[in-house]
Amino acid sequence: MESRQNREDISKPGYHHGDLGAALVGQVRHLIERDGLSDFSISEACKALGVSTAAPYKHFSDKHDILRHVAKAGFQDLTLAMERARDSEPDDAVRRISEMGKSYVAFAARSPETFKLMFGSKPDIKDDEVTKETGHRCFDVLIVEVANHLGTENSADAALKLSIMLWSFVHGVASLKIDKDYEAVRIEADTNAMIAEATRRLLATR
Amino acid sequence: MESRQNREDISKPGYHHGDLGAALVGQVRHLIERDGLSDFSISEACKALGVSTAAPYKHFSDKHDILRHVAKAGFQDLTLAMERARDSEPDDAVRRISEMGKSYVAFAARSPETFKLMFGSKPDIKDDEVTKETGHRCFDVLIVEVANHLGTENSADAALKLSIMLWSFVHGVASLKIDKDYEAVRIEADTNAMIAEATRRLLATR
DNA sequence: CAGCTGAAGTTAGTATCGCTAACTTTGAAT
DNA sequence: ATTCAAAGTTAGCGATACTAACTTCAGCTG
Repeated sequence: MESRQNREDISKPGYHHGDLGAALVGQVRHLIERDGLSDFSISEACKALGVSTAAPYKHFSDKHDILRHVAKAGFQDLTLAMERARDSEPDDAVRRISEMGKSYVAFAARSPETFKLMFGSKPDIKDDEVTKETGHRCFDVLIVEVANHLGTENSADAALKLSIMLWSFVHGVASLKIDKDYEAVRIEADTNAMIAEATRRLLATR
Repeated sequence: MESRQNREDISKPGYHHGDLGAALVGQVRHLIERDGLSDFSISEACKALGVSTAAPYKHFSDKHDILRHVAKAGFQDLTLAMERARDSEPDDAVRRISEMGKSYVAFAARSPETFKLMFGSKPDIKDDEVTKETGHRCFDVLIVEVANHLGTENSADAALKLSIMLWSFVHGVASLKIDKDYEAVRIEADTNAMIAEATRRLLATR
């Protein structure tokens, strides 16, 4: 049996935390969303976890390293959400793509600061093998569906180009939405309807 | 004659700076682009201007206030660039819109950190009358062209919806480009070609 | 032209934060 | 039972945003 506790438990009693690394990533993710990517501090995360401000450096090289792990978790969540969206709409490829777009924006709306961290930070935040691979998988999900929709007579290059366009559009919607830029111009945008419409137009076979 | 210098000159000699407010905004804008929105410091801007770190607070309430002014200048530049793009293509409305999109992305590529500041910060960064008005003018330039293209038989609502879509797309391209997210998925995107193509598709009258 | 005043500087100091160094505790392997 | 490395701790450094209290100086006024 374990002499301490299950290494996953209520985690309070002793000198050692149990799994401070994972706990920190979770707490930082929470604080990022609460205070903003530029205003949160790891000191506060330490306070919340009842640990000294020097403790994190036994698990991570620096603040950036922690954020790298938060970004990784974010990419995993996003990819999962995209795959679920794809699977939820078995009949029509255009609608599948549309739903994937909506779930991309939904993720951004749910975790805006994590989203900004993932896509808006310097490239070294994505400098992790698992992260890169997850990112590629996420984008591939889209390409496959677009190629699927175009049919075999079209080149893979066409599918790639359309995928980039769709991604760009959906990413713009997500960004403008979470940064309240639509509101800044006094617009209320029905993003789901927009995505459905734009997907149709961009994928239209004239 | 002026007892000091022309209040716009080489600006070194005396106790008083000349126009520290404007100089700071310019220097901060430069440092933001050099070091990144999250890494620059106003202390360094002070050093560069040969002034104590307390001096800025005679002109601005806090760091955020300086950034607000940088954002304002950015919006003015962007709006100017958009208007120039519109005027450069007198014949075809679709091409005019296309060119405006390209100049939006070109601005982002030229001043990525300023662009992030303008659109990616909390709304209070745009909390300035001139900024808001400039922003509206910038978006109106687009709406007018879209309405122009659609013709009078179409509702203004259709023009608005299409404008939002076009903006969203172009904003996504700009964001993904300056954050090197295309490269992260091993894509080299010809953004100008993409914009032309997507503009055509989104504006297509089926 | 002497003197006053207020705007725009200064120095000095505080609190917070990221991070390091050197020491301590503790669980687990030998 | 002893040892030892992992994972904590305290103490302290340097940078930063910002404040308070003092100083300089340009321009107005009697």
